Amino acid sequence: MNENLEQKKWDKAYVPKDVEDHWVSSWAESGIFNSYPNFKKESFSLVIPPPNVTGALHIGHALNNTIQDFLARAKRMSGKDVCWAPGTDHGGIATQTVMEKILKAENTSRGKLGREAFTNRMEEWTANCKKTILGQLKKLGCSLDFSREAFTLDERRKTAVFHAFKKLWDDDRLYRGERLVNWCIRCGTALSDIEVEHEERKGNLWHIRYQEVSGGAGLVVATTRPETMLGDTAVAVHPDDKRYQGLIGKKLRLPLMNREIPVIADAFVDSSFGTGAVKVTPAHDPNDFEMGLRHQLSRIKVISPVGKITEEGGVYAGISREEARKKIIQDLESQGFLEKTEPHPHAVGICYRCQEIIEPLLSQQWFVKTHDLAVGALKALEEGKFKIHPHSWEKPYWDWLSGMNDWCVSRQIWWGHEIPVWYCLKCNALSRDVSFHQVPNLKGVVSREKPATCPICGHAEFMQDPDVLDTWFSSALWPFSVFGWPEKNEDIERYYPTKILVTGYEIIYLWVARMQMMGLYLTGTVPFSEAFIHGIVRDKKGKKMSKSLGNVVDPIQMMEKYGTDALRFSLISQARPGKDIIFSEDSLIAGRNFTNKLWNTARFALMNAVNLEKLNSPTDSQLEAADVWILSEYQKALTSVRQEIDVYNFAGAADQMYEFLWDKFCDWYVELAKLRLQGADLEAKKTAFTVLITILIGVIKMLHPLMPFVTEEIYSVLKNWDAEPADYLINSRFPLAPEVKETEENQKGMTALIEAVASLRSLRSGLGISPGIRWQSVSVWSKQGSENERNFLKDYPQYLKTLAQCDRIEFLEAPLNFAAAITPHFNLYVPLQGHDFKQVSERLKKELARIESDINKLSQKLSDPNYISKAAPEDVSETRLLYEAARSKKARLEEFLKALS
RNA sequence: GCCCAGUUGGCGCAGUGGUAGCGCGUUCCCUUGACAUGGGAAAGGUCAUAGGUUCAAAUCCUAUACUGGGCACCA
Repeated sequence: MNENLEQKKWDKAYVPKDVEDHWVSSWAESGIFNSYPNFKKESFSLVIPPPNVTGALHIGHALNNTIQDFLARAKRMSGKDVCWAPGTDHGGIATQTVMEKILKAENTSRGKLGREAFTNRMEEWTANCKKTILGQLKKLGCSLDFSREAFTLDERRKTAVFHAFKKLWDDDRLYRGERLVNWCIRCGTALSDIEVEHEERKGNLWHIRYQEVSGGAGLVVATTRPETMLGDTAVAVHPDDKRYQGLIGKKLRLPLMNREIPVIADAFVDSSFGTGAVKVTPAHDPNDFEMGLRHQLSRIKVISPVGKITEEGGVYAGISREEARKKIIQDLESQGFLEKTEPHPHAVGICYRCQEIIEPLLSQQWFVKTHDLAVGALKALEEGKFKIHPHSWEKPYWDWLSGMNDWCVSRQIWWGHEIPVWYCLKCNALSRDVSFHQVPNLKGVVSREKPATCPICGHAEFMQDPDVLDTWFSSALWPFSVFGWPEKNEDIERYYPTKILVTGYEIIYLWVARMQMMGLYLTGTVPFSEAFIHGIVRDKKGKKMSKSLGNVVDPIQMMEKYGTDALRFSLISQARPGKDIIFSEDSLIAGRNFTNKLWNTARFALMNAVNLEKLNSPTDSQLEAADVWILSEYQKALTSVRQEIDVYNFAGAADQMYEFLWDKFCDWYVELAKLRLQGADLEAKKTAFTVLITILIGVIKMLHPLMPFVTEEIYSVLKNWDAEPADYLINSRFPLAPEVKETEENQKGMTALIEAVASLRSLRSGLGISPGIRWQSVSVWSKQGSENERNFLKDYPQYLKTLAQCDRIEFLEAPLNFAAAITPHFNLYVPLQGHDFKQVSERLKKELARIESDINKLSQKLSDPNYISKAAPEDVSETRLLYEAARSKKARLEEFLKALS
């Protein structure tokens, strides 16, 4: 056994644990992932989608980062100046919500702690999460430049956020105003439109009669939210609705409240829905709000930010919106106003973080004017400066940007970037206990620190805006804030704009679109020219993974069970552009097996290593058929892998690598190389080993982006043989295709050999002959036109002997009257005495049936004059060849069957 | 409601006009020194349905069904 093997204690099976731990720390210590601007190379930079600091990484993160690492390593090995910047996101509402749950379990709350103590607690806790997450990224093998670690809420990023805010303010693209916002009662904050999800819920359509003040019958309105009637200020009907013509302009008496409200005509109303009459509550419904503006209706707020009925709600004041609904229906019924109740499933808005039903509420909030920013982003897409893979996401992206509303960026939470606006208490006549979100027209000063004096009145008492910015505001700056923007530094110059963003489709609008808008606005360029959108990882049944369903998969557990490389392989080989991944543990088995196969290939190479001073490439005359064949296959594999990577088809690249290593290199080449490696001819042994080790080293480099650990481990032993040894694989070069020209004769010979071997193996199995028993001899007769193939077998009889396990090969001048195995080029005869031919003959009859149906199809095709005249000539001649081959095979099969019977 | 994607052997997926492939699983044979996380053999699909274009369709077109997703929501 080779001494390398002994030193390394190469187990028969690859054991990932120790190997991975070793390389994780070795890579970290060596600093090989760090990037230093190198203007001589082409830059390739990307920024990590920063995970939220809410806990640990899930399998989706594993997918996202494996793809990025694959790219980063592959590009670095192709000579690019790669920078992959890491970091985490403070995560605003999401993170605060998690902390609030923790506090609740401790019997306290953020209210009890107060803002400062709460924020401190958050910082302490999120620091831990950050550590966990970064540790997990390292464990996953990510070649991130950890010296650049950033956090969306650290000092450098705070500077970026302030500058962005200031510029928006100076350019008059920010405003504070009263709007109907999406309010989450549980989170106690406003949300932007895209943070609201819609979900079908069971509900009712209640029909309520509103009588005329004059005593007339009035009309019946239909509503799904009866509790909002307390705030009704009108009833609307369609202007053309004949049923209600007489009522337009009349006054109705609002039941329970006794308020007089007008009947208005508005084209928004759909006459065919419900009763055709709509109650209008401008303070609690977006459409009603719009109607209220058109008809100058007053806005009566009847639901408070905590979800209770306000003082405006008369006798219902103080009770929750749910209770109010029950009570109001009871009262309407008992007072005879409720005409009908029908079941009516409808979509309700829910908070994307806590699933609580959204309440549209009026309040003072900060908005970014998005129209111009969106136009910029649309233009970039139109001009091809920004591309999305797969392309099919471009249309939804376009549509969303085209129709977006202003972006509500203020959040009534404590965890986030504080809004850098200060209000002079004197100028604004503010007191500190004011209900801030109801106060309009505040005059503010934008400043990072508390201003010394008020520029207007010179007063020195200020109150900072109590809100924080939407977490996506800082995320939108990420591709440049990571590099220190608004500083002008070398990193920005070199690595910005970034090349590609890899992310899932669930945040195309929340994040991708906003980065494009802000990037273009603030830096004048797209922040990344391409986005690669991958799918989400689902469970075995295709369900989204979620903690509440209990179907989440912990990537770390998977890594420990099967190895990190197996997980990476499994994820990548399923990452088809635009497709979700159905995850099951079975898929990791293939990855583990593949890792092991590679491991054992290397183990085999080491066991058969030849002591060589230097690894010279063998001369053409030293190479034999198998060498030329495998070098040529290797060349093809490298080319396809490169192509697949270039079009971001990572799964395709993984397929190609798998196929080459396993189905070509191991199954055929290694078996043939054994003849020389384990033979007596030292020169031949050297040649075979040279080819073997050259390709193996190339394969290891090719596979490194996919499976960094096992390849690095193997390389650490094999690199002595590498012509261009590197300290680590990431610093080596992605292999270049060897210059080998395989002759057509050689290619055909190998194909014929493989066919012959398969055919003999099939025969062996059909006869029930144990794989351990060798044939005494195989006699080969070649059909006409197969001289090349016959000569190939003659030149390399050892190939067929070793692969088909036979001791002697004879070449016949004429066919015998029975055959044993039939291939397109040969009849192969073996001694069949003492074997049960029945099974063989059954099998061959099946084969005959198959070939007859082939012949039918082919002859039908060839007898069609249209086909002959219209199809491509190469295709026709190809078909003719197939037809001839099939006929020949049929004839030979029939002969054999006749001899058997 | 509008839009997009998908529908291929038991499961997960390749395959964009010229005789249907892969992985996992299944059945049978085999522990001969790289690997049983292995080797060999085999079974298993009229490529959702109906039309159309074409000499030729899993592949292009149309419609339908189902699944998933995006957007917008009618109170």
